[in-house]
Amino acid sequence: MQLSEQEIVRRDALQKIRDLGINPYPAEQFNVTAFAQEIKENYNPDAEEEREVSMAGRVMIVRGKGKVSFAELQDSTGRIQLFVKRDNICPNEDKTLYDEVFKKLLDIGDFAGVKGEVFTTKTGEISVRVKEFVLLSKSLKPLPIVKTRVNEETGETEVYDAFTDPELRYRQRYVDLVVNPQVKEIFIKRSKVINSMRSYFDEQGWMEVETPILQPIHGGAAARPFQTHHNSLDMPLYLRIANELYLKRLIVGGFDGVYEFGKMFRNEGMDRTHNPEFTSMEIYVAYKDYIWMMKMVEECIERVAIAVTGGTKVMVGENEIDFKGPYRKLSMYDSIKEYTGIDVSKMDEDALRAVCKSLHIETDNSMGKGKLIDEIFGEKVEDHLIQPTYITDYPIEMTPLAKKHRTEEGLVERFELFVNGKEIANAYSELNDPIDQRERFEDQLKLAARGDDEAMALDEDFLRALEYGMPPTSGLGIGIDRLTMMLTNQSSIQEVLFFPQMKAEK
RNA sequence: CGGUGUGUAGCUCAGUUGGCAGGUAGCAUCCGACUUUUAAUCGGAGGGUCGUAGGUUCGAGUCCUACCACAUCGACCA
Repeated sequence: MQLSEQEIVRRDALQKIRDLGINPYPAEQFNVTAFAQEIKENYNPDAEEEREVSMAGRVMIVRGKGKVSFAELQDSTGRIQLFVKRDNICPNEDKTLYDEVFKKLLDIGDFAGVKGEVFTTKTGEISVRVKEFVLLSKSLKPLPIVKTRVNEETGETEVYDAFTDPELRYRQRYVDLVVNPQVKEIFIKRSKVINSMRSYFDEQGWMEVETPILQPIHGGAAARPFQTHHNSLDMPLYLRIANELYLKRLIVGGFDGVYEFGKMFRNEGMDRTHNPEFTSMEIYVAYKDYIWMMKMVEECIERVAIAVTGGTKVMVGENEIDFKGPYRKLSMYDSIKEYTGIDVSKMDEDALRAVCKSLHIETDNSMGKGKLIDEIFGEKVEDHLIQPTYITDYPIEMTPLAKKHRTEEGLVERFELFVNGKEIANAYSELNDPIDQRERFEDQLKLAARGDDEAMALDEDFLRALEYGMPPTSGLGIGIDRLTMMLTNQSSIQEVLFFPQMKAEK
């Protein structure tokens, strides 16, 4: 391994620390009683006694190298300044800890534990007057040093030497998280998205479940799967592209409401909105329909938005989105009529193909009626749906798992929620008629025969479950990554995944 | 898969019509000074196979070709 100059320096320092009889990687726990952010928030300048604190983190900056130094310690909550005076940490004759360990052998990025009192310096910065200093873990690689300064004229924080190269940031996310606090914030918000949604569901009495990731038949969605092989069973298995069919089996089994947060895997293109593995939340509630589900989604999303951002209004790109319900509802046919002026509701396949041509939308022979309508919608309508909007009542051909519409011939009871021109939720009144479901699967097989390589496979065991009887049920899927992108105003999925998929490092 | 762009020190970046790679690089590093600093400062020093491999040329960071990685816009794809 080729070491850089700075890495050699740090390894030398490591050895010198050992030579001084100090363990650079001590085993004992270090008792932490305070955190940077909380210390600053709770500081009382009028208190009679200074607060004693014990804290730990990375040393990120050291200023001054005389007999007094100022350092910044970064813990999980932020940074706080340390006031390190030689005579404070070395009260006796032996000044080795300050002169050698602190001044010469300590590097940026090292973990240290400190004990001392909270006070304010002459310049007014809340700091810790260090009395005890202990090295907790030596860092052997130099971190990128990001410096910030508050511009006194504008009041804005200026960042110098930012660590911004996306490749380095994604490949070495641990470094990104250390030096870019705003990155950490995104992931904290992601966690809040999931937790607030989970607690909402739990309050309704629905149960979180887990279903197989390795599936013998990849059902529940239209997508190309990853295939693997089980050695002792000697059979192919697929990484799930959806968990829908398993969750419905659980409704058959008698649960009133089941939900799962989980990774899905699709062997398809990657771009700023697609990662090969992504997180979805699916929920199924018995005895409900898609109209009920719209209310539930509004309530849920509004609550998530408040939990994550503190309010219902969120800036997404240049648009201010208000997640407060109720949301606008528009049928798919009406939406196409509104944005193209064309009524496609009574058209057959040939007429639809002609419409596509007139709108300059490319088509091919594998596209059925449903797919053609979907193309028109995707090209002409989707981008206009900025504020949360339910698009309802989809053509039956596109949706083999949804129940036929209660009044409209040729449609199913389905809605998708669009925000800022992007779909973030998809829901149905679930198809529970086993004979109808079998016919729909068979229609999918016909589409597959026409060359639609993402048509759904027929799942006999799922049909058997439906034949035992499934109550009327409404189901919903939400793409957690995309919802998080919106609520954190990120345009790339890689910014909301800790470890986005990348090519192998060379 | 295609178009466009980027790749120079640990990090962030200059680098002209091809002429010794930055004594105008900054941070970081090393040596020294400094007992209230905050992008700390001051004095000195070191650090590079210019993404990789070829080619053109007396001479390539710079021009050409291929490849690799990333970004971006399309295609495909939820």
